[in-house]
Parts: sequence; structure tokens; C-alpha cells
Amino acid sequence: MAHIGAGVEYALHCLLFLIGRDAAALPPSTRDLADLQGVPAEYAAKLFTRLQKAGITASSEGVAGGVRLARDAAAISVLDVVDAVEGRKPIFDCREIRGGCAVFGGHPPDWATSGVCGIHAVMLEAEARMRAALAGCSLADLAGGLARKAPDEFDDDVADWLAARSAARRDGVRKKGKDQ
Amino acid sequence: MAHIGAGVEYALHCLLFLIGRDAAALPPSTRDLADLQGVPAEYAAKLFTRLQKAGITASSEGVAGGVRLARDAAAISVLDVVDAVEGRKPIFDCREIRGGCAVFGGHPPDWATSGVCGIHAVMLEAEARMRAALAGCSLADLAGGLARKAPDEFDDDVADWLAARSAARRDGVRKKGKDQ
DNA sequence: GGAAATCTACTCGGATACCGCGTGTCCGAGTTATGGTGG
DNA sequence: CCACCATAACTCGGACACGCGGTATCCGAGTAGATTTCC
Repeated sequence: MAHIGAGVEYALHCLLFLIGRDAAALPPSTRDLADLQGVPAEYAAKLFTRLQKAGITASSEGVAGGVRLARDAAAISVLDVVDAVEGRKPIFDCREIRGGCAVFGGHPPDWATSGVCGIHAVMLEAEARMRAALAGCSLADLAGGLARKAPDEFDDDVADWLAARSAARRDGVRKKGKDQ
Repeated sequence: MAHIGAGVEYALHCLLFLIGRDAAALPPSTRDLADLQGVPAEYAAKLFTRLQKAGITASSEGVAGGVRLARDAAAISVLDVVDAVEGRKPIFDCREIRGGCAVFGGHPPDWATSGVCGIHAVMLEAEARMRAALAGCSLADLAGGLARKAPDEFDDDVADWLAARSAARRDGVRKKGKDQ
């Protein structure tokens, strides 16, 4: 099992498509975003509630509701998303083996249990390095890398796809209303 | 669940007590080491087979068998132990979401799937930083930190404990033999 | 024509099911030093 | 006295049970815009 799971991957891919969207257009729904990525929709919806609690996204309720980024993409790091989705979970949890050494007979002396376990300290340092790398990359950075590869019309294709989704929904509503 | 599990912690604590042992004395058995640390003995035995396969420890079979370090403690990094015990497992496994974008209609263009996914790249970089930190710490470093805290008699106490274990075993054998 | 009721899609949160993996235990096979036994 | 044999402890490897947490789905509640209905 990987330490960073599928939830983070889903969230990041969805978030990338919230960048640079026209503020005048309706915000996409979580279902639209999930379907756009080919990702489980109900699972993605759950992820967005966590992203909102962490202040990464903001959502509007109701039939025309949807999600948007709560702040600039350059101010959202990959680490923010990881912590929001999975909670801050350590890479290693120390079981304080050092205090159970048999020569202590169940009563470890102070020198053995004071401070941070040496093994734990190494793991904490490794975790800090990893988190620093994740903190050093923002959503804007990721989007920039994508924009460098994609042709110019890609953004428009995505916008059209999302607009078509909204339109189909609106037409469906109208049709249903007429049928009744 | 932590990315680095209990197995690594058990292995590291046991390995620390293999450093600087008298080469003339019998090597401790995996059970001795495990009991010394208060760690599940049969599980630890399984760990040591992996450590040996990775060339970290060497073991001698038979009734007087046991385990010793296969090379100098300064030449064994924490990363070596992690990889030996858990196998080299990535921090993140990319599901290539990018190719499933709905605007591609199931046939993603080359520009979308070529090279490494941007999100994946960030994770790989973070993983590399973490591994570098683990690779930068050797068993000798850990043992040095421990020695700085422990009183001088601690080493002797451990040696006595292990010697007592061997002696008790030998006496047990002799006694059983006489009883028959 | 305007106000109220209805309908639908959306977000939010909890409950639940499934499944893979880490943890821990058990067992049989092969190996080697030690103590006892028979020539 | 010497060769042989039995015994016990050890490593090695596979099989298996258990529980936790990630993944995924479902459902009910609350909200807001669009449509329909009623005055």
C-alpha cells in the first residue's frame, strides 16, 4: 500500500481543472469534475468536502452550485492537498521499543526513555524532507507543466465539455418539465 | 497506517545490538535478540531471513547458530534495512488518470500520455528526498547516538544478559540429558 | 402579471460493504554441536 | 578409546489467521435556482 493513496491523486487531478476558469461561468459540480477525469464520482464528492474544510476549495450549494478554488492556485501546495485529504499521518509511528529492553526488567531508566528515540528521529527527518518537497510544488506549478505539453485548444475543449454538461442538464430539466 | 511499519522498527532495534559484539563469543540467536527487545520472536525470525537475503546480516545454522552483521555497521544505512524488510515500495502509485480525461473520448493523444505525469513527478521527487535522508544515516550513527546516552555499564549488562541466555540454554540441555 | 408552491440538482455528512496488506503465529524441513552408547 | 547415533536448538521457507484502514457506494438532510400553478 502506498503512503499517498488514490484519493490524493483524484483530488489533484480534479483541482487542476479548476484553475483559470472563467469566474462568470457556473462553477462545475463535483460530479462534472469526476466524470471529466474518469474518477468515481461519489468518492470524489466526499474528497471535496475535506478540501473545503481545509480551506482549499469553496462550494456553493443548490441546483446551480459547484466548487471553485478558495485561493490562488499558486498559494495551494501539493502538501496542502495531501494533508487535507488524508489527514496529517506520520510516515512511521514509534512504539518505544527502547523502553522494553529486557535488561531493564520492566523499569527502564530515565536515560533510556528521555528525548526522541534515535530511530524515530531519523524517520522524522526523512518525513520532513518529503513534506518539504511536496510543500515546494503548488497547483499553479503543476498546471504550468500541463499547459506546456497540451496544445492551445485543450483548454477550450475542456471548457466546451463542461459547458455541454451544464447545457445537457438544463435541457434535461426543461424536457422533463414539459413532459409532465 | 504508516508507510514504514513495525517490521523495520523491530529490525533496526535488533540490529543495533549486533554492533561491536565480541567476535569470539557465540552469535546471538534471533530469539535472543527478539526477547532482549521485547519483540515478537517468530516475527523477528522472519525479518532476519530478509535481512540476510539483502546481504545485511549473515547467519550460521545449527544448534550454536546465530546472526551477525555481514558488513561494517557504518556501511549499512537505514534505507538498506527499510528496503530489505519491506521491499522497495513506492510512496505513490500513479494510475495514469490523465489518459482517462473525458475530452479524449477513450483515445488519449500522445502528448497526454508521454513522459511522466506531473503529479507523479512531484511524488517521485518527494520520495527521493525521503530516501536520501534514510540513506544518510547508518547503523553506526544510530549506535553512536545510543552510546552517548547510555551509561558505560549498559554494554556489559547486555553482554551479560545474552551470555546468561546461552548459559541457561546449555544448562537446560545438560540437565535434560541427565534426567533421561 | 405577480406571488406562492413544486421540482430538481447540488453539497454535506454519516453508515456501510469490500478487500488488500501488515502483523503475528504455526509448522515442517534441513543443519549442526553436544552427550550418550556400543564395538 | 573411538566411531556412531540420538537429541535439541537453530535457521529457513511457506501457509494461515486476524484486524485495520483505504476505497467505493448508498442514503437522508438541507439548500437554491427554474418551472409551474394559483390568485
